[in-house]
Amino acid sequence: MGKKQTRRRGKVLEDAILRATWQLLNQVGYNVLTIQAVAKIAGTNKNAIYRRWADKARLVVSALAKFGPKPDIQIPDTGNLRTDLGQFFEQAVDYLTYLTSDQLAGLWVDRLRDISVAKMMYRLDAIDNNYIRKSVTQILHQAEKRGELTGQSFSDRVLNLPALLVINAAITAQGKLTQAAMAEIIDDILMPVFSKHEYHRP
Amino acid sequence: MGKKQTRRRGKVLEDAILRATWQLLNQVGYNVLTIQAVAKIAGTNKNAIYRRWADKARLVVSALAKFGPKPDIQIPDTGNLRTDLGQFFEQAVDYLTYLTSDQLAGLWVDRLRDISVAKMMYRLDAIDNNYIRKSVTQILHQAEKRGELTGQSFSDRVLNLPALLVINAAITAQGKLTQAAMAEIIDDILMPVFSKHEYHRP
DNA sequence: TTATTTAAGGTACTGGAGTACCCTGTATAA
DNA sequence: TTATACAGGGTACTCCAGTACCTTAAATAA
Repeated sequence: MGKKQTRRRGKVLEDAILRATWQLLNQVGYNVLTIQAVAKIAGTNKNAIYRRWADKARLVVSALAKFGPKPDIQIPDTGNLRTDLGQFFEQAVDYLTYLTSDQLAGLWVDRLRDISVAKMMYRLDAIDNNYIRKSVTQILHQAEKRGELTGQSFSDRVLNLPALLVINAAITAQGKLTQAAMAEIIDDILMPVFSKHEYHRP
Repeated sequence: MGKKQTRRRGKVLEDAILRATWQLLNQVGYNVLTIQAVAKIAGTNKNAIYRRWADKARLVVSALAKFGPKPDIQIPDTGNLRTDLGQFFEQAVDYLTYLTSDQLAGLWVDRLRDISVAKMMYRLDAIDNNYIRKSVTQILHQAEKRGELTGQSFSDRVLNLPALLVINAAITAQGKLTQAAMAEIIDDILMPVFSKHEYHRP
């Protein structure tokens, strides 16, 4: 009846820690979760955790990556830029809604602590490697090939704009992002920016 | 040679605490500042502080309000929309840059700790969003009167866009927001959005 | 098989947040 | 002037983050 016959190592132990983290995250949420509690549930101690992750936020991000929902988004190619954008964002909304849920409150906030107040927007979707940005770039590329856009190149700021807008919308919308909000983003902001024929830099 | 003859109370003590907070904030920055250290410098103890402020962030915000810089921004009216926008943001940048400086790193992060990311952005631009939004509305109104814009009304989302962009830029810029970044925001995004002649909602 | 290296587990420590409790000086009211 | 209420000050406590150091189990190399 000893405590344990085997001493787990490497990946096995890491998995146990991440599983415990995921369990606790779902039980109590990010803010209440402590490293000590994770260690206890995983049947190990703080050291094993601190050897692998610098802080709670990184630990939880790992658990999220392993057990959390994965975005399953197809890049549309309907032959029309506006339609492509609409369909793409429609798919992204559910995932974003989860990432901003109460359960994860405090997580992104912590991730911001060390990287200056910075890159909130980038980091927010950094969890899936600038997925939004890459997809939008692809959609724009398709539009260019069709001749819908006049082969201009877009700045980083413009390429990040869709992610910024949609994340901001998901966040401020409290609940779910509506069709109308999405249409407004696309028609009032994105389309004018992507197809700026009228206005030229002085 | 006793420690102290008088026992300070109320506003006198509060001022001493805020002064100590401000001093320490400038010496070591927000992240390093501790309540205990503030108490020591103020010649009091933690209890007197915790009786007044719930946490470090709120204490520092109070000190900031009392001793920090105040924004002093004039709304320009040069007869040209783009110039107006340029001059306005130029003035706003110094203040925003201070609010997001290393010295204050961690402060906004802490202020957002207990709320979900949802309310985060909302709060983030609540810092100053109204001010920026109101000013931009005024600038747009001037442009309309001059006939620079075709009397269209702008949605909330569009009116909040300048604040969103400039705050995001200040946050992600690490150091100071440059002229170039500002020009990019105005020329690549704001001007096309405000003067969208080419693209029309389907 | 044995020796060596690595990392897990245990224990203990520092230091700050935040709370509790009590004593005492000070302002106010009686 | 004295009694009372309140808030400041002191001390001590719990909890957690994070680090240090030592031991021991397990993987690997010799």
